[in-house]
Amino acid sequence: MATQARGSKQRSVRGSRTGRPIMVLLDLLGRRWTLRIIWELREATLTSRALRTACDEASPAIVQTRLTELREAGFVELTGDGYRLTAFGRELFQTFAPLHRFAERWGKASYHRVS
Amino acid sequence: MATQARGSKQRSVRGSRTGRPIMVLLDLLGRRWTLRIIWELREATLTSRALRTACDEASPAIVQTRLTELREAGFVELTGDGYRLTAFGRELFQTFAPLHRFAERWGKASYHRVS
DNA sequence: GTCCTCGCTACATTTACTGTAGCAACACGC
DNA sequence: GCGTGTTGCTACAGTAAATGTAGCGAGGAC
Repeated sequence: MATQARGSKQRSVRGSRTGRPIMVLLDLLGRRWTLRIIWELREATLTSRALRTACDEASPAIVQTRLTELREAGFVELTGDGYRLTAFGRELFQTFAPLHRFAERWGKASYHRVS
Repeated sequence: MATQARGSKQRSVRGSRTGRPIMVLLDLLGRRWTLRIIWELREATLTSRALRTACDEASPAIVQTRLTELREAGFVELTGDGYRLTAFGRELFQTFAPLHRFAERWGKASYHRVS
């Protein structure tokens, strides 16, 4: 037990007591690794381990937690080949895909003395 | 001291040891309240307290931390009237603005038994 | 002066995440 | 059958981040 354990409990999500979808979504996406996972799955089906590797060797516990959340939300599904985005998930990715080009411009223009 | 205090230290950001702008950005946005704050500032200048209220009375400590990060990243600025998005910040918001309509559809279609 | 709001901080408690280890289940041969 | 390697997934101690409450100094109104 655990696959479902985390699911049914506190589904009212953190910063979104209103229940408005946009708030629920912003909250969901504002969790560590969520955006990154969607990003890494953008055009590949990855096994859980490949996904971990893609995500800078993130802890399996958290990757698993995020995957469960994303599956419950209907953005990700597990197939025989590994995890991949659902139609909804791909659509979600599309909505922030322009972020990539923005990030490039931002990285050049602004800040970034990273360390 | 403090306004800058948190700044210079561990600027190498969590899930982004690569330094690629997109990763840095995904990591920055993947922190609690970051997306929400940008969202709430999307078309209003808010004082720190108004912002807190808008964000479900989030803790001032974390709002302040996020604001500092967002200011360092060049997405938010503090004016006489309060906090507001910079040109860069507005641009960033634009890139995920479609999220709103997506969220509505998602909220209807998928999951959401929130409790 | 008092009163109120501003941006911002301190600190103890709670929650989330990390890192390492390891599970059962299934497939490879052999 | 055996061991070896993969899969998805879990346990748990340690650490880092977020919450909630309180309160600071500075400025404006009265």
